[in-house]
Amino acid sequence: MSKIILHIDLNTFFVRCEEIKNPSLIGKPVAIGNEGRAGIVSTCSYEARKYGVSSGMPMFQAKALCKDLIILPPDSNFIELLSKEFISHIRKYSEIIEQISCDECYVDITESFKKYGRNNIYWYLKDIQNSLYKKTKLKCSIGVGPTKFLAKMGSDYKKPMGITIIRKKDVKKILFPLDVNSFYGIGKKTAPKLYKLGIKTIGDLYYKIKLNIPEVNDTLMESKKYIIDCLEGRSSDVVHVFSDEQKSIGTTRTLLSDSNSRDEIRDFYLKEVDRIIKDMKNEGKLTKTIQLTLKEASKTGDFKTTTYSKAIGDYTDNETKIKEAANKLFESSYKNQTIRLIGFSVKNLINRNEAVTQMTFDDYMIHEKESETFLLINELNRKFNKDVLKRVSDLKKENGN
DNA sequence: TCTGGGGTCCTAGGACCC
DNA sequence: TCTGGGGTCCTAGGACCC
Repeated sequence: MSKIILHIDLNTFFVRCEEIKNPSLIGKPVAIGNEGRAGIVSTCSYEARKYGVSSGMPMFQAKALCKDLIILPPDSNFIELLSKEFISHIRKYSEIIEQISCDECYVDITESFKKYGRNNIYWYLKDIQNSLYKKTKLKCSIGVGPTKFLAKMGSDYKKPMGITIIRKKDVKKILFPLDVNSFYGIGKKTAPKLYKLGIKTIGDLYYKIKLNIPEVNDTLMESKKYIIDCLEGRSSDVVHVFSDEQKSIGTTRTLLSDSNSRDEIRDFYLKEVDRIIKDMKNEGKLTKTIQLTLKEASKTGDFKTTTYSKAIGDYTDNETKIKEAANKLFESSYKNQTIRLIGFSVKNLINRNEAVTQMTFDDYMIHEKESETFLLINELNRKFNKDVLKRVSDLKKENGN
């Protein structure tokens, strides 16, 4: 018995957040993103898309395409707020939700749809869509299928406010005609290679893999089986309720201008280090590995990015220790190149409360110094010591010395 | 003047341990 | 003199997604 998996995707979510705050923006070309030297379009309204503006496009290009473009920075607080409302609304329909990002999630409605007691799933989904809109003014597209992959492809198929059902038997009709680059997992590196092999559509991809052509095998390597499984409806249908723990926290920032001043770059970097350590502490995490990212400036536009990582011993959130390691890593990695962007991240994270036994004694002491547990233990120790001393002196008395 | 910033997952070689 | 093989960690790089 196959499951019923949904993928729900909020349409132009960041733009929608602005429209909700300020309805006069509705119907106008709006792009969300920063206008700085390296700003790009994060997302844009459908009106802006009519001019050729698209996500990922440099802001200067977007402005050139649409001179009336309204550019707004993302309002992260409001985005977070609405994202929470989105998820809590969906939770009314099923508790089995896997949040993928602020604006999309997978939902397993196999059981809850049974309870709904009607046969036509379309109306059930329409109800989710309409009620979400009524409650939050957010628009979404919903994809439905027996696997997460098919649901995801479905939500992408029709926007905005689309509902697309892709059962195994619908794959040929719905997905096969699509461009191969719309296959979730095939991006801008692999797609051109496939085009060269005469593979234009997802259907081409399926049949050429089945024909076992050596060139296709070489290009796709181990992904072949995964692709076939996806298209034959055998890929994962497990919606992970307990979203896996975060694996890394990091940042990368473009310098105000390209620089080869060691001091200037270091200062910029150490500020990022501070911020990430703070974020990490707020999240209650400890790290074991730090990473430095350097992007070299380039006149031709093919920026070279290099990462340097370093294990720093035991899991820790000790600021001094991490900062020292971060500084050391910078000094050993930076070779006076001209730098465009620099980043810092902490990886190999674990939760502090799960980690007490894995912390070194020093870390533990630093962390516990002000905590109630520490004070309590101290108090007990004092009492214990007093008791011990008393017992010792009693014994001495008993033995006559 | 001009191409972000947050992530995840996978691979692969070398070191090291048993 | 012969020179294994499994497991794990560390590090770097790459592809992809939103």
